[in-house]
Amino acid sequence: MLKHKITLKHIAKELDVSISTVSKALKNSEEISRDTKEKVQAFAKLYNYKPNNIAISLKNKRTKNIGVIIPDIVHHFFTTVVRGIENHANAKGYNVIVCLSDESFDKEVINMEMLANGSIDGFIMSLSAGTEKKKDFNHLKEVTEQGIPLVLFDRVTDEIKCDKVIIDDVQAAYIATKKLLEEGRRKIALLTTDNFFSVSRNRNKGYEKALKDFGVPLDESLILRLPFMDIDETKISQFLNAIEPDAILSVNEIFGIYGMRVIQRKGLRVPEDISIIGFTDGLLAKHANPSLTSVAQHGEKMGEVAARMLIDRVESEDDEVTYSTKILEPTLIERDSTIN
Amino acid sequence: MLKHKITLKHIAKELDVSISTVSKALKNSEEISRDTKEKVQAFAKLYNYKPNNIAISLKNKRTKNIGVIIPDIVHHFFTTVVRGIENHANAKGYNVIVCLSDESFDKEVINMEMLANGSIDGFIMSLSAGTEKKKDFNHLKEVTEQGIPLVLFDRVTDEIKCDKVIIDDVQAAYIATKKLLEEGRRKIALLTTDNFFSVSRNRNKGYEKALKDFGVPLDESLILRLPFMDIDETKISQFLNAIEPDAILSVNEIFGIYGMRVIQRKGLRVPEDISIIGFTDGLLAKHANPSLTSVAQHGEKMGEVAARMLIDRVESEDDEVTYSTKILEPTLIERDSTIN
DNA sequence: AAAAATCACGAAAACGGTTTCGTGTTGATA
DNA sequence: TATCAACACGAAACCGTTTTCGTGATTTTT
Repeated sequence: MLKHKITLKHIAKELDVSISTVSKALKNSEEISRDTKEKVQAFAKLYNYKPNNIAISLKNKRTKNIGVIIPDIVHHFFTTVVRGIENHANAKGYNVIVCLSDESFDKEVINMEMLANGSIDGFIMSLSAGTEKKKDFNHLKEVTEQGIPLVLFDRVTDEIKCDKVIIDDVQAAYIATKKLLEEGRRKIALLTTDNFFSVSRNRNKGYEKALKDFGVPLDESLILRLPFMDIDETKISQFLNAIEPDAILSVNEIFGIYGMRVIQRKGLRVPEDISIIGFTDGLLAKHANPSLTSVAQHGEKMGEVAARMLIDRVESEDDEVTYSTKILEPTLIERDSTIN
Repeated sequence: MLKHKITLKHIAKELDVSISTVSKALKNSEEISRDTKEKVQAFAKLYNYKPNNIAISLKNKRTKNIGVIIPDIVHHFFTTVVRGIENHANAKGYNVIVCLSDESFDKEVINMEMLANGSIDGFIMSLSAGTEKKKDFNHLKEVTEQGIPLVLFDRVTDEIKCDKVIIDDVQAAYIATKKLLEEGRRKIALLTTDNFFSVSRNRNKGYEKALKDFGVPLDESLILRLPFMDIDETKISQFLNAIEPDAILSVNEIFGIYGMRVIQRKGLRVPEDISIIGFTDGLLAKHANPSLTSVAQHGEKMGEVAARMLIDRVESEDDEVTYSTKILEPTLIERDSTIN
């Protein structure tokens, strides 16, 4: 009952020709006579012959697989990026191997090594928290030195020379802060994460820059830095109760949602009393009550761009050594947690 | 600068031994003398030799890759399943190739065919809406007839003989409905999707069964069937305004959230006036206001179980023809949209 | 000292393709 | 009729491993 996969060898034996003839016939080679070609092709179709991908990969030294390593998959932003990557990769005939680093340096290294030994033609990845903290990028260096193309997105590092795609996080925080300032807000709390994330640092910069441009002095006591894992709502609550801001900028979605809750429990109204803006335009922001004004990071677009950059490099003959960094423009999605 | 990947052949030439000797030495074969083994192993370590996965795959006819085809990745449930699969697969040394069918029959077929030609050792998948609608499962049949192991999860079909893992959707809807009935609710609206989904049919069954057990007559006008794509809030609004239920059971998370919104806009209180229960215990449910009581589908667990079933089958010598269906118990997560 | 056993290694086939380079057969040309 | 293309196909190498089998050299046994 078990139909065994048919190979060139089987066809060759059955039709009493050589393997080379079969191979050429299936590729419609000029070398082969019409008769033989038709015979072979008919037979192949009948038995539903499909070449073995592994054999082809071994021969071509090309797998048509791209490796994607992300910190977490249960996360709206990364999920949209994967979708973008898939879209473009599939259209180009590539498969996507997804690995999760789980924010761990070790897992990131293990996954890279697993894939680097021939399984994939190139990597697309976003650094794990562990890696950003440890600042150890040797695994990336090794991979690029082996000539395996690498595209970093969102959580990137200057230490590695490769293609990158990011959003302009400084600008993103800038436009968000500016929006709040233009509403007349002056006591803008910043809910951010530990500083080892490149994105957080940049967002903090944008926040400071906007304040400066509006002549509002930077008040460090308005900034709350939280570990980005296991979020602690009580800390946010204490902080907000203590400083009594008139606006909140959160570097992610979840802190923003928690902030909104805390505010509402205090009996204050959003956005009448306090405006709130978050990052990452995900489901929570869209369905919060009131819906949360957010900075969209265009994850799907980012994934598409990353995939395009990677595949272009994989398929380009000459290995240029000029890498580029594509910077996507952030967009402010205005909803009901700010005043229009 | 570009360090080319080192192969057995290189080592053999450099050390002036044969390829076979190198291969055996690296595997610590008894056949090889201590001297030679040490020499080879030292050299291999020095040049960081790692065997080529593709070559090994070709030889072993085992790729250590598993193919996962899901309808959508920007979806909390599927995302948790993928995480569960990854966890177990990685622990077992397998990589996960994720493909998105995008709810389309055609894409599902294309993806399966791409992967079926040697790229993977087995499939884990959940049927696309298109496939469930079309009821065409030939691509699955072909794959299983070729002897490629297949595990179906959540959206499954009786047409295909293979391993499956699902939650007991009848039971899930039953306990949810029972909870509402026990609160004294009698006019329970059911927000569901088109009937072609196996899960929806089962959830509807559970709803009806609970009503029957409590002696509440089934009222078809309390059931709203919506296309599960592009959700239409106004339809939900009209429906709820028309029937004025005292409770809502939604077969997914999003309908539940929309229902809550509609209710709240009418000035009714949740759960005092109307109780609501949803399916899929995702972020929205957890962060809704009030938080939404939900039936947890245990996606991560489901992924783990599916991966375990698949890998067990891949690695088992004898190809038994007895398939099993694992049924996971649903859990009701009681939150603030119902009365405790 | 001859026979047997052990040791340490290499040759070669195999996995399933692609591709280069012959080569025997035809038909056309001189 | 001898020469030469063109034609249609096959042999073999190759991609990077693993693994079986064979073999020359040494050591052990009788």
